[in-house]
Amino acid sequence: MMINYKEQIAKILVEAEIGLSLEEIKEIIEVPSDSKMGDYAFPCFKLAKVLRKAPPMIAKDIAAKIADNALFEKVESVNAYVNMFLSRDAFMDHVVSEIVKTGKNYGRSEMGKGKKIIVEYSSPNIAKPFHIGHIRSTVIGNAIYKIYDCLGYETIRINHLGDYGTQFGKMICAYRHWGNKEDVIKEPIKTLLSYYTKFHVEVETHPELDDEARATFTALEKGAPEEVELWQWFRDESLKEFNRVYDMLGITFDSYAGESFYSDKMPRIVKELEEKGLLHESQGAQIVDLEAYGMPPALITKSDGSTLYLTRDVAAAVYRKEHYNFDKNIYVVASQQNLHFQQWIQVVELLGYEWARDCIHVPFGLVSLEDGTMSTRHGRVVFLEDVLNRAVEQTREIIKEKGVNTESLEETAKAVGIGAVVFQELSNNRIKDYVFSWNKVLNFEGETGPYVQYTHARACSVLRNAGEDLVNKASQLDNIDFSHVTGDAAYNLAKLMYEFPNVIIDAAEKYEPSVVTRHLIDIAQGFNRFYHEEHILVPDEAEKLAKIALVKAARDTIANGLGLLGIKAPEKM
RNA sequence: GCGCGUGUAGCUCAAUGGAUAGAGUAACUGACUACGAAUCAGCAGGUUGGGUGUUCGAAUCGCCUCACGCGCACCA
Repeated sequence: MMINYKEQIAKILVEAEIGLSLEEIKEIIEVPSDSKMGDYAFPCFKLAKVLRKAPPMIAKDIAAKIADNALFEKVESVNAYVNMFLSRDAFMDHVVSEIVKTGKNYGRSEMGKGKKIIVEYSSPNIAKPFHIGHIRSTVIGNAIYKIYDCLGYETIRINHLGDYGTQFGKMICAYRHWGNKEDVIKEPIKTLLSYYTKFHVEVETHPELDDEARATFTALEKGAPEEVELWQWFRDESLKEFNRVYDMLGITFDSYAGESFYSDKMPRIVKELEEKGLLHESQGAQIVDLEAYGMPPALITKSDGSTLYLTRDVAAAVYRKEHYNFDKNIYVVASQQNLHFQQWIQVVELLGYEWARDCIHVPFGLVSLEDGTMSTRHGRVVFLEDVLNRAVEQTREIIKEKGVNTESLEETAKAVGIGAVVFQELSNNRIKDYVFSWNKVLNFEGETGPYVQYTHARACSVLRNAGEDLVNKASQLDNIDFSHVTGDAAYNLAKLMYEFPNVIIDAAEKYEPSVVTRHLIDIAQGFNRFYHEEHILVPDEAEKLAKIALVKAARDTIANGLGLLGIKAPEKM
């Protein structure tokens, strides 16, 4: 088990009788902004009131009390801060050994054991193209799944396909008016999309088309054979195309139960709402009044009696609780739907289900194009598959130019090209909007996926050059003298790797994969700095072994981190 | 109009209420006769949109205000 240094320091401070509890002290201990000031710091401002003494005096006293503890190399007080420097030899020995021992499992934990978590993500609308906007939910959701999985949670991945609603009435109508079977078979989604677009043009001059579409959807909902057959066909063809992209991204799901799956589970909810006296009639529709919660009413059924999106989400949540008995039910869905989620989760709470707040909306910002918001309807879209293909193509060219890894060119080009796109997507806080840019997505220098993958490949290369025997010897950890790797660069790298497991937990609590992404960049930077500052494969064997152990630890940590993001870590690139 | 969100270096973004607000990128400079230059180092770049309050201490919390984005009843 890795030592919890913060906890150790807190215990030392408790023993020093500074007048605070262990928990209080742990809250206050921090990592200084600049590592020159120490590894850990204890600001004494809060103690000033209790002790009625100037903070710098308190800091000085505390520093004197704990300075001779073996954990520290040095303790000094700077103004109101007690700055603590860990003993480097012991730290390097402990941390690097621990990582080398756990290897591919470094960062894993059992904290989620016995808990079940649902992640709903991707959820594209069928018969519509999978465009660059869909990458967000898909890739963020996948990373959140992997992060929770890594923490020992049992996970269920759901692709809540948008496979229902009046839009399919429109689609079927459009197909009947202008459709051609052969065209659809040849290029399903692009063809269906063109029909859909045409529908929206035609409806401007023929408003009766809307009524026809509504009637068609009602027929579909009632199970009319011809409508159902067409719908099923559109659905199958769309999934085939989506799966091509999921394969490229290495993403799979446990369930594709989409909106249509819940169509027969809604009457029960409507009835339950009615029985609990929550349903009111308003302008012909059935609503749940949410004014007391500062929200507009939740529409449960339309005036024609058919149901809505919101009703389906309530039904889906109830179904999932009964079917999976989740501890957390996470929805990775665009921030545009914030209000929608607040509304339906409130409705679930009003139904009296105490698990309502275990349903968590994880929102993310909007992707737009340089010439405006993406619009499938107006044909203003960038296809995700095209983006991935271009990234792979560019990577292929770069690899050929460098000539480092020609034996598995295709595989590597895919890993790096697609990795670049995914990494880019996961590097900012998910709530931020952004404008899609080819330049940015095809840039492989600086804080990018290829940079981290390159660092990994470089570490692999060093280990290859070291030779299998020495790497094995280092992995045994027998009598390795870690005093050879206590330089600033090596020490800084080890500190970053030490934080890795905490970073994963932090990312899980915040539902924020970018926390992992950012930390991976830091580790890669730390490694590259070390690489440049120190010669690794030196003649002296003792020194060489310690350095090989450090490199191996870095290699494994980076590989594990990339794995959490759903990105491959090739050994050569 | 109301609600939610965002605003930090030229650009893209970081920063558990703590020390001198950090990276990348673009511009410029330097390092491949050490293990991979998709790398590293240096230089420069800031009134954290504006105002005000709380606090020993605010990019961070409260209030006001401005700009932008999203949402606000029969689409999802």
